[in-house]
Amino acid sequence: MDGVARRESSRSTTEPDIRRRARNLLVREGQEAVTLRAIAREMGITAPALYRYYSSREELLFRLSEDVCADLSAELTASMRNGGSHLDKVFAVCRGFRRWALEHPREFALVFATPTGANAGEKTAPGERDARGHPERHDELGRVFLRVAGPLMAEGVADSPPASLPDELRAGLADSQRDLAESFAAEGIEIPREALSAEAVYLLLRWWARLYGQVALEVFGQFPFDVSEAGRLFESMLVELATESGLH
Amino acid sequence: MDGVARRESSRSTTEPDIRRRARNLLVREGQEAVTLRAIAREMGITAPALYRYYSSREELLFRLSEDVCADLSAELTASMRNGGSHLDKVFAVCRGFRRWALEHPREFALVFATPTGANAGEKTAPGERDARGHPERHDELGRVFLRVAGPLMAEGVADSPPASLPDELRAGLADSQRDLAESFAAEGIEIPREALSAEAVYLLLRWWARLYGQVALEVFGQFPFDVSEAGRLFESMLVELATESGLH
DNA sequence: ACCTTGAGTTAACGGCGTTTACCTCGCCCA
DNA sequence: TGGGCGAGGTAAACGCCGTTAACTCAAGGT
Repeated sequence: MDGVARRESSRSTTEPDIRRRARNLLVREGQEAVTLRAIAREMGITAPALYRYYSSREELLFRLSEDVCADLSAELTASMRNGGSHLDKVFAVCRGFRRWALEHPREFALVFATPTGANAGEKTAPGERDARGHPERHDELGRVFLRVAGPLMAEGVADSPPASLPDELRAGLADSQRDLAESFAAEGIEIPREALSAEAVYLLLRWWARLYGQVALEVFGQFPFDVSEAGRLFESMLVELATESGLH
Repeated sequence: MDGVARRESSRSTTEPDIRRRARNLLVREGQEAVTLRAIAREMGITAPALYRYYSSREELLFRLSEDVCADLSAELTASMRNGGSHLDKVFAVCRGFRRWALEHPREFALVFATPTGANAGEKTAPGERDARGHPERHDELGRVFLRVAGPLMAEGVADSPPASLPDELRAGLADSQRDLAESFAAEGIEIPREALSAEAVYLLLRWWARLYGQVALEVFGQFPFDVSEAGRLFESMLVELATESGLH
């Protein structure tokens, strides 16, 4: 409104402010309430001013989802800190992910259940191209998972059931093995070569699929009957997964 | 426009027409493109006329999601028809669900990944109250799953690993057992009483959690690295699940 | 002193959901 | 025969929305 008071607070303070307000709207009222006009209104500014910072609402939402990922990463990293064995850390990260998702369902929906890439149709995201979700978009979040997955793979591959990997898959997983090896290398995480077996990759995929799946199920309320027992069900899944992975 | 030509096509033909157009928009351009004005435009009608049929856009979307469920149910029922053993049918339904979801990502997102009930905030859905997803909203879809799950439970419980059910869960699953028993009774599906054990309920939950989870993962493109192998991964999950369920 | 630049403004366009008031048929009943 | 009436449509308007274009105006460098 004033214009003078605003001027001295330059880009470096205004831009985080925008994100903060946008984030609040997202948390309180969901993605579709994150409106340029609403943000501007809360800041005592007019909507077109926001175009000095973002080229479109879509880009703002994209940046917002990056912020969300960063926060989630920090939270997961923190939750991983105290825990003796590798398995403890893995469990901590999984539980942290579930807790965060249940506490922030709208952020979860934005980041993990917004049709993206091929399935979304239309053009690619503003940041880069965006074929798959993980590495481009989540980035440091991916790093967190890698950091916890590395030791898991190193340890877990030791005595996982040998028959667990169907033959057709072993060949197809080769690309993923290479991708994963590169990611580990890029993060400076050292993994013994034999730990990057197709079995280990398969293991990792199962962890993520079940973790994501159960959490999404819960967040979107798609459990059949009631499920006050969702928490215990989740714990049971973790134990199962650990057992199947040959972890103790 | 005319008003006379339209009159003779009464409610019984106009209303399905609305749904058809809405459905087309949903499929082609996604949920947010399902606009009262766009539908009206395609029908050569003005937007307020649609309020003779639905009290709000939200209600229209709700009805639409019911239609989607009905179609999915029909498709799954059909895919189940030819298949000898119970396991064959279960596999057929699971594969059918995955195929449908990948072919209709926007419908999937509307029905299975729209934050609903407690997590959505605000008021309840227009149809009824809507605490949990399955029975109220999906209804006949629930029936399809029940029909395929019944024999599975009857057969599968025979020799599932005895230690698979954590003790804390057995108690908590009692409510779900009762719910499930009622649902089976309501559908006229006869299930031996011992097949409705806590173990069997736990089994069922795991099937649904992994099926939903893996499909959602794929639809939303949240697989890490590439995953051209998603199909084989899915098959592998089915086999795993069947083995764990003691099915042959 | 002057000009550039960047953060913000106002005004406007078109699209959206929704409400209100109105019209206008076809139908049933006195 | 005619008059009410309700169902299905209309036009106009309100207040949102994203986005664009043309502007203001202070800060800062030359």
